[in-house]
Amino acid sequence: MSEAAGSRQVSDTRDRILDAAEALFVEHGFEATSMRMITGRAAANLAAINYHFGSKDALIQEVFRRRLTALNRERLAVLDRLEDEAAGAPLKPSRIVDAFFGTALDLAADTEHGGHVFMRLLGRTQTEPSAFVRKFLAEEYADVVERFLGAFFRALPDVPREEVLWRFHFMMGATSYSIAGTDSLQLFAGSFDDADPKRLRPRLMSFILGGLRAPLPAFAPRGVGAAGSSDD
Amino acid sequence: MSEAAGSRQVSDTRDRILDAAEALFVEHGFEATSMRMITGRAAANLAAINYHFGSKDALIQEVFRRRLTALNRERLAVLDRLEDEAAGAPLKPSRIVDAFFGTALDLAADTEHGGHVFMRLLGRTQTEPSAFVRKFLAEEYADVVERFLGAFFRALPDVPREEVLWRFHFMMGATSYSIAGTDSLQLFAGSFDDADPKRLRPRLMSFILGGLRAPLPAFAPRGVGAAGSSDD
DNA sequence: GTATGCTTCAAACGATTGTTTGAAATACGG
DNA sequence: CCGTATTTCAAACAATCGTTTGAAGCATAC
Repeated sequence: MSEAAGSRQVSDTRDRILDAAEALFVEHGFEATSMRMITGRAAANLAAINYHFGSKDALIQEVFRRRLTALNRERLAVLDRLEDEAAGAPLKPSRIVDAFFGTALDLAADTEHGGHVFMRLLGRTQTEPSAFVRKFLAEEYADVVERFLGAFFRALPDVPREEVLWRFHFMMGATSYSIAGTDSLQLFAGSFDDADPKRLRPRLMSFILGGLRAPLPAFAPRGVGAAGSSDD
Repeated sequence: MSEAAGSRQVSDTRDRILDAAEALFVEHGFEATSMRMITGRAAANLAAINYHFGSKDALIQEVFRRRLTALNRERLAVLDRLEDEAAGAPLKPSRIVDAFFGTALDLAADTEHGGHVFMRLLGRTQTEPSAFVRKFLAEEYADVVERFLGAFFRALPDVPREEVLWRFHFMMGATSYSIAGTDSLQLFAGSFDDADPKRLRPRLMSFILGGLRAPLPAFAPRGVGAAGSSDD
């Protein structure tokens, strides 16, 4: 269905470069990955990157774009479907969380088409400061974040928006870190033999849902807050 | 009390280089920060880095070491005090969480002595792949992580250790991300005017405690799990 | 005052960086 | 089969990288 449609073969070299760059960026980062390393791994000529993409920075953007737009499109599609089914009623927070982070975890569990590699790159880059990458990611995320924040606001009308914002932030942190760090920073040596991505999903979901539903911090105006004691 | 004790002045240049490097690493990352940028900002000669530290990699390690050992020492001191007070009884999980992440947040809130800058660097580097930095951090964290994991295991005897391990991982992710990303990746444009670090602490604590206390994921053997429904 | 050890300095080192060039090779439409 | 794009190639470009060098500066001790 995908490889038989070609009216023209859009340069196999281009895709090989993207795959090689993706993998090397995960291993060494952007700056530490040279164009010679990429073209070497892709079995392409050094000049091929500038020919196909224009510059190294443009290549970096394309590495993100080709997968991130697909991921965010799926996120929006799932959210659309949820809102259709709800027919105007506010969504359950757990459904919204699943639509946003579950899709990411599914992609992270895909080891066949390189989704795993990419998600590790994305998770790591989320906290990366490089100016133009930051700007690019912000643009790429803008629509999706706006939609999901709106859904959260409607689903949690009693929680101050600022609080929802922060908790969304925290959820992104836990997710990014667990995807990016699964086998990079081995702080807990020898204990992650059970790093099966299929098991990561329910584990992380329990955690971030627990965080989302936690009683509000003391200084905030009370609104939700199920459990009382903040001292155990 | 600190500047008057000097039996010998240990080269003011050395500290200026460390401060400059710390700040530049946060802004641009390790690879993208050149030695000329560092010495330029520190008002030092280019050769000063190799003279005082030996190499750029050694400088990077020293930037982490001088603050991280202090942080981890304080973490262990707080934990020691808690265990002394408990006199053999298991600690409250919230106390352990506070001993580990609260100390980090306090350092992140310190804008006077550069703790804020450093914690942003640390949070970002936690997911950084560079081989020797990873190895260095793993060694630097080994003792502290072992102690705190042991404390968690004793405090949560009914929770499978593997589950505790993962949730510690998730807590680190949420913390690192919220510290490093507060003003770097602005996914939620214009909404973080209230990025007061003093308010970050109770917010984050509520979240990660909620995650730690969340009901265990479905596949895991039941053990704790306060709230029942995993579907709202 | 002279000698000694630590620090700073300008200059240069070879290596590697991203990018450009112009010709050779290949594929495609007539 | 020819002519025209498209893609690949080896080679070189200037710029910047981390590091080294040897002399100059400077303090302290004899």
